[in-house]
Amino acid sequence: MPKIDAGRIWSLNYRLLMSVITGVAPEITELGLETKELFVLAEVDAHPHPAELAGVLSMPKPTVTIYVKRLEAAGFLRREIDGTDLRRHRLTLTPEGRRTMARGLALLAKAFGARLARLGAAQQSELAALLEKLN
Amino acid sequence: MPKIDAGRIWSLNYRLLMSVITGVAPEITELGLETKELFVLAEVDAHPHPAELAGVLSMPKPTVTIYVKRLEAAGFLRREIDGTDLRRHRLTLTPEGRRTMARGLALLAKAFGARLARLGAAQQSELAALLEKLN
DNA sequence: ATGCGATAGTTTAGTATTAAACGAATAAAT
DNA sequence: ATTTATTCGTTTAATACTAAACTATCGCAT
Repeated sequence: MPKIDAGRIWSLNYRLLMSVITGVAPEITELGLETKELFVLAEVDAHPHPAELAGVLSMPKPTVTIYVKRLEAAGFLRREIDGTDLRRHRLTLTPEGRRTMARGLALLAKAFGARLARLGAAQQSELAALLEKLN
Repeated sequence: MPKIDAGRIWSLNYRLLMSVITGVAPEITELGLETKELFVLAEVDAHPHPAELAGVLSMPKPTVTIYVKRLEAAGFLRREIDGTDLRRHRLTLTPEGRRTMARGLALLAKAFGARLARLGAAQQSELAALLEKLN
């Protein structure tokens, strides 16, 4: 079994992601949302309740509250009380929210894709499969 | 050739890193520093000047100023003016700073290693190689 | 050698984020 | 049915972070 330095892998990965996100941030801002708001938007379909979003995105609940309010004010999502549990709010993307989300993710994919291009197609598949397992 | 979705790879990766960092944050805090301060500490050897640190870590210069001041106050690093360029500050880890950094990185490596354990040894090497190429 | 643009690090002032505590609703146990 | 514990989303109060502007120094061109 080869000696893998988990700390090193982590650090490489962290710097990679941060430099990508820093690079696209200005373009994403032009869409009318912040990068972290985009992350929220991107998870609404899979996790329509704020508490779930907080868990999945590793962010505190008050932070989600704020982002959701801003996204609602911007017309990107709607908020309604869940009939089956009056504590919960069910979130749904508006058509414009969906469109903006797609644009934002495309910008991200483009920027990250530029890095990914250093790998061959087979290697990209391999990476995707490995990360899939780790999640 | 499969169609690779760069946005999806990015998102998987981002969530993985965030959940790992959120998980170890409490333990790192017990060492007397915050996670981002640990990142700074970990790069001081390779990048002894604040401006370089800001670039490598994708954080604004004022943020580095604050972290460096805190790390200095905590006794983890020393700051001296660079004789060859009076604008620059050369940073050096104190023995305690080095020890604390090692402990913090070990915590991180352990937490990430727990995820990595889902992969076989060969796959871990493969992941390391792929990320290495991306940096 | 002097001016001028660029760079290093900091300060200031404002925004972003979060921890702690809250009210409302649910769930579980009796 | 009532108590007790838990969860949901929010508010409040405080801290963390950053953009813009500043000082000091450098480097290069004239």
